[in-house]
Amino acid sequence: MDTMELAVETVVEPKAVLNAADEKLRVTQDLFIRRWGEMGATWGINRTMAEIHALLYIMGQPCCTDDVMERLNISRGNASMSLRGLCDWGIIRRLHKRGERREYFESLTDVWEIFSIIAAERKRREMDPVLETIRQCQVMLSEASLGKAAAKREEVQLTRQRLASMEEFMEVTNKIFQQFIGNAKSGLTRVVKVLLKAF
Amino acid sequence: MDTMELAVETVVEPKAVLNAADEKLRVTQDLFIRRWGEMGATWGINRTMAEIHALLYIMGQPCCTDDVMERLNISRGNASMSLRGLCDWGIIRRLHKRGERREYFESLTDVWEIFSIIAAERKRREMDPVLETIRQCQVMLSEASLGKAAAKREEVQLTRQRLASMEEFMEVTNKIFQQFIGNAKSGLTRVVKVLLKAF
DNA sequence: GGATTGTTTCAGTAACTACTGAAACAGGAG
DNA sequence: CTCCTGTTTCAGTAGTTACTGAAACAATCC
Repeated sequence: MDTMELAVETVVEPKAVLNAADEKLRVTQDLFIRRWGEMGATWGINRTMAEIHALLYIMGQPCCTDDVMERLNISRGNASMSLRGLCDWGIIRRLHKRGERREYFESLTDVWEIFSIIAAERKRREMDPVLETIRQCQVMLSEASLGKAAAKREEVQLTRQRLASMEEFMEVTNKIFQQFIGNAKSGLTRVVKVLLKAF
Repeated sequence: MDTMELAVETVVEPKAVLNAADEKLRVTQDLFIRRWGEMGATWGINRTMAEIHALLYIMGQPCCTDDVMERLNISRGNASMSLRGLCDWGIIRRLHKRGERREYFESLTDVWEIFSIIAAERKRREMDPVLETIRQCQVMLSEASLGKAAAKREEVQLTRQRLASMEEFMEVTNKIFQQFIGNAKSGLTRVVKVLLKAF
């Protein structure tokens, strides 16, 4: 115990410095991972999945299930399910190493690509159905459905108007998403430059 | 029972037509409200709060707590808490009617305004802290913190690079949000027009 | 003052989501 | 075939969030 403390305090050889650096690197990664997990949780991806992704992203090198379990202190079952989930999303990839039995996983490296995948999926899952429903509502309040007299009532007209505003909004937002999705990689930076120049 | 059925099937006076239209209007509103609630749930606002907001938006007229309770079949406590929550967000408003005891609530009517409020809040709550953390991570891996030799190691350099990509991404996204927030109301449509023309 | 009408709070509970650990499964290697 | 190494599934449970109903509170009227 004493000897260890002594070593830490007095030996200032390169090796000790590097070990200290390794420690700091690990702490930094943990900080990043934790915050990323918290953000994920408020974004519909659950905390653990987000943390695993953050881990793979920040490590930059393939990890196996046990690496993930150990680093994040989670069970084998949880790790397995979450890794599969991330593969399904398409933001990490399975990786077979030649001559190795166990499977490795690695994150996509291009941040723009990662987020464009997520954006596409969320648009599909969450925005498209709403847009669909609004259109359906408009049909239900149309002349064809209600008859001329009823459709002309102020109450109905106003409701249709409100639905229309919402529809317009969703359509515009959808287009922004589409830009986001379609121009991933380098292209998006251009989108923003255009945007910023215009105002 | 028989008489009622008879009435519905045979009386085709204006009044009956209007009642049928009322019914359809109600069904349409309910559809919209339900879908909106589902979307809210995946967006961090809970289902009930989103439903209440949808109700007030689509009704277009002030409702009191009892109206909300009755229409959505929720308890008084829930209605009270959720309405307060929506007021805190700022997307609905309390409304005192002269000479009336009870309080009414109405939704903002401008969709752009509604979403710009939500966007601003989410940016503040979810994106800003992440950006903050990434910057903190960069500091922790800087030369000043690690020493020159350690900071030069490939592993550290690569980590810093990955953090930098993420930081750039978040900054750009932040700017898009800022445009969204700053140009709410009529302005946003212009943003999109510019965006679409540029591609 | 008490009665009336409406609002807020909150303890208890229902409903749901995420996680564990163990068992079942898969596919080489000997 | 059995043994070994690694993966997937899943029943049970811990932890979390949302909701209710009742009680406390507030404001106005008589």
